Amino acid sequence: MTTLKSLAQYLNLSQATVSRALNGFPEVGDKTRLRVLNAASELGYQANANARKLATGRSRMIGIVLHSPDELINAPTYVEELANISHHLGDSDYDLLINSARKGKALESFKRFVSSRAIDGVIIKAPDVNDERIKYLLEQDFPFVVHGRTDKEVDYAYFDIDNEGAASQSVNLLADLGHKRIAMLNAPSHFAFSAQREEGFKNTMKERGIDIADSFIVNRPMAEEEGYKAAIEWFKDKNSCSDLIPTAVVCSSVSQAYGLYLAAKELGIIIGKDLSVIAHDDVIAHLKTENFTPPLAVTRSPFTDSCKPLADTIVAILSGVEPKNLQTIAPVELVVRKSIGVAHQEDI
Amino acid sequence: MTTLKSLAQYLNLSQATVSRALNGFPEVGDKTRLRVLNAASELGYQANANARKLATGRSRMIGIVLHSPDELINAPTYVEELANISHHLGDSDYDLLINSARKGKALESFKRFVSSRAIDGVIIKAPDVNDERIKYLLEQDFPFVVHGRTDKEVDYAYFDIDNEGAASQSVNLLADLGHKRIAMLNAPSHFAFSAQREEGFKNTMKERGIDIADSFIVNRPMAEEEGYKAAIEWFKDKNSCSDLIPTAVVCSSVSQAYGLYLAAKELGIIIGKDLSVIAHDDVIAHLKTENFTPPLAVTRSPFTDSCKPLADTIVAILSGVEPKNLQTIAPVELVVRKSIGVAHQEDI
DNA sequence: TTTTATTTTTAAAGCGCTTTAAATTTAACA
DNA sequence: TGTTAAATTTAAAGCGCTTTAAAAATAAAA
Repeated sequence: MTTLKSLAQYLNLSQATVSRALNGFPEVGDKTRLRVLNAASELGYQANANARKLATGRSRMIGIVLHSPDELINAPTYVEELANISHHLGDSDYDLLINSARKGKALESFKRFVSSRAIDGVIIKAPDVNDERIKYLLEQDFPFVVHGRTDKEVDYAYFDIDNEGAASQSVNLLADLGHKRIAMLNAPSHFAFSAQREEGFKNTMKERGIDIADSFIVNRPMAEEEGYKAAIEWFKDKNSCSDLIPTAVVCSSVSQAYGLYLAAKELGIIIGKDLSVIAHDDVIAHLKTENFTPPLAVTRSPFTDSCKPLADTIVAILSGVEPKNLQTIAPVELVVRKSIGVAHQEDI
Repeated sequence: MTTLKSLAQYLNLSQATVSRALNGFPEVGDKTRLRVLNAASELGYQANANARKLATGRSRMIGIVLHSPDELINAPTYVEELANISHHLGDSDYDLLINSARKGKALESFKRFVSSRAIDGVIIKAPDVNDERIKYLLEQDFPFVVHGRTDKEVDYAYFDIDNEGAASQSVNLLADLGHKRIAMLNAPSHFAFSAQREEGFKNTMKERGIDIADSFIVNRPMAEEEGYKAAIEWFKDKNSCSDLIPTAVVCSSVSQAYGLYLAAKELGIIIGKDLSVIAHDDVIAHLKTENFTPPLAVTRSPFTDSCKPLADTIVAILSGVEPKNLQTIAPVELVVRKSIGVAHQEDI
């Protein structure tokens, strides 16, 4: 094991000089630097990361917390994101350290994760409306960036999409087509983005003068089965022509919409005609909305678009930029496809 | 910032005693331990991970290398896996450190990753037939476990599935149904698992006395588009009744099979009747083979089944178990579904 | 009570690097 | 050539913890 010390001895130089030469400090003579570099590669010297971390007080690692596996229903979205984030961090010489929330004691393990100084900063995903982790980070003055945000106006750095706008655009589109019985198949309500979408939904419905039946807003995990179940619930009496049967549904995720498609097929409901469906699409590789039958209308904002901004943001914070100046809200694109149609009076 | 030193001063004890008390060493008096524990939580003491890492020489982190994002076509498979591995490692107090391969210099960055001593062990995925990383690790005597294996007989620890058997079972099933023109839509040939599957395929075809046309074995990335393109290639002259048009295809991945389905639909080929399809299924959450139309026959071995074994294996190695004694080959289950039918002479 | 064995605590070294402050060498100028 | 300034190099401290070897305190045995 070649250490700095042994390398220095070998070169008859002090550790200080060798360290500086290796790290590109300017005050090292050219010949000396060359000698050092050569000897280093000759002896296969590789600095001990842990020693460096201790000495510098920085670990060059960014943390990210994953929910416990059983909550990872929505997981596939993550992979590419993790890989991308890790890749972008790599560009600034940071690695990504994954911490798995321990079931039940997620917060506790998060706190340990943060305050062990193993990481220089942390990326928080899918915050809750009232996120304890964020409170803690703020309290500890620990560098972080959030993918999403807990509230409209906050002081920390975040990258979010225009959730309110997404819901709003969806409602407007449907209302323009004459729909009055518009339901929302939303994500669990503890998520901040879920609340934002619901707000956008409600506000716009109000603006358009449309009432919302109580049963029209449901909060469900973002999984196929859940979309299926919610649809069955809504359409179980589909021939009774009730006011409680939606003619259009705004879904929070493509998975839910897919479940809804399955249910519709089973029930003989024709999507795009009997029922209009629009979903928010994070654009994950393996569930392409354009390939749905019929193609699914969506509000679109690729998850992967967040990777570089998130990586860049946490790096910026660590190099001294004020978090308040690092807030981005990415727009959402409305993509109209065949799953949407005009509302018929006689239908359903 | 409470450090061990300040905590010791506060308690009028030596750092050694406090350290031992905190880490559960037996030689600490009961009253002393209690005092220490109380003071620690009172002052919110949290050991500095980097200092500990340096002092102990172990980092309690396991590394994993992701391919660069543009190679991550098959990515969604990973997420759940990462989360699960990370979770299982957590049970033994290890974290998971992700290193993103830098495009072009993957090997070099891998070597740095390993020899920086930032991690105690590493998990290698999808090895190549001739994997340079594994060579390096062996050379350096660095702890690792492989998901997959480079060859039938190796000395290192691995968790693999029976790839040969998977291909073999598929071929036997198709041959039993009278198929003679069986094609293989395999993964890129540099992957070890790809080679293993091809071997199983060829051997079994030979055993069954079936010839393989050159054009029947193709190697493509495991993506939808690639399955689509390969299918188009095979079936472009589907009405010419050539010997070069397969009646059955064994796919290496569900994504490829999905692309093949799309192509078949476009070309008016009825799967399960005109063409039999079977694929290997890693069982990823968002591409359920039972929901294909028709349901896709598969050889099945869930990716997520590998997580606990992989985590446990690397932990075992780090606690002294011989790698050679840590080799697992998981069986593959054959699931027959409607995408498979008997071969008709007149068809296609 | 003294001695010996046992339990508990401490002092100090060391993990391998960075970095400050001081020392040395080299270059520039008078 | 003697000074002063600038460029290089070094000695040494320190990052915050673990761990070895020695010391001190307590308990057991004589």
